Amino acid sequence: MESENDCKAEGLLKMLSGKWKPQIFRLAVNGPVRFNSLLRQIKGSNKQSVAVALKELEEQQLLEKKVIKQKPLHIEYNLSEKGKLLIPVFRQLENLA
Amino acid sequence: MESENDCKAEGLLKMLSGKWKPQIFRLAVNGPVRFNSLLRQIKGSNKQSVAVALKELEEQQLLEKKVIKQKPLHIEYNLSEKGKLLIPVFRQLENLA
DNA sequence: ACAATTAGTCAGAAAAACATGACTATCAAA
DNA sequence: TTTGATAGTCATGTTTTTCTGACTAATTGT
Repeated sequence: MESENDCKAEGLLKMLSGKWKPQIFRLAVNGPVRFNSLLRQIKGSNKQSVAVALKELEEQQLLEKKVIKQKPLHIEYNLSEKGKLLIPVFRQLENLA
Repeated sequence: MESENDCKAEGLLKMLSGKWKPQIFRLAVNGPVRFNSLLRQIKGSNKQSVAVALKELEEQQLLEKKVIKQKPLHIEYNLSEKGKLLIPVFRQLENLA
């Protein structure tokens, strides 16, 4: 009962705003992503920024962090259910561009 | 032939990112918007930021600036054709939120 | 044993975005 | 004629975002 000129789209837009988030999100659509791998794939990016982006995407619950206790012990980030809901919008954006 | 990891959605996302752009865009969907009117409608906003947002939305060709030479001589900003293409995506975003 | 890879953190600097208050200039209404 | 509305600009300052380089710490490959 407090916001009157609420722009519902705004929140989602903000979640995907930031210099590296769209690219991270797009890569995550095609399967689990990993920290160092992202650093290599996204040219021009840097540790700090990717780390922060991943943390925020996780907080916003678009990505889920998973520690893989298997063979070469590592961490991967997967699109959450909420994240998957954004895929169609993302695709639509891609088709428009 | 130069970008390999291009994220097509990125550009559009960037166009709608910024503190006031989503709200301005949403208001523009419902008809022409005007500078002072936006300042009144969008609480917390300020001249400078709204002016910059309008200028950028215009540069990005999502809005078109029109000088109304009629009766009380003023300026209005309308959604361009390109801007209208974004409406469905925007709505989808709203429905998800 | 030594080097590389993984996945980060931390402090500090630089750059970009946003806000404030003062100011301009035209037009219309009281 | 003075006030209020229109639509801004400009200089400055604050805040937020992003980048850089050094560092940690566990694991894996040579």
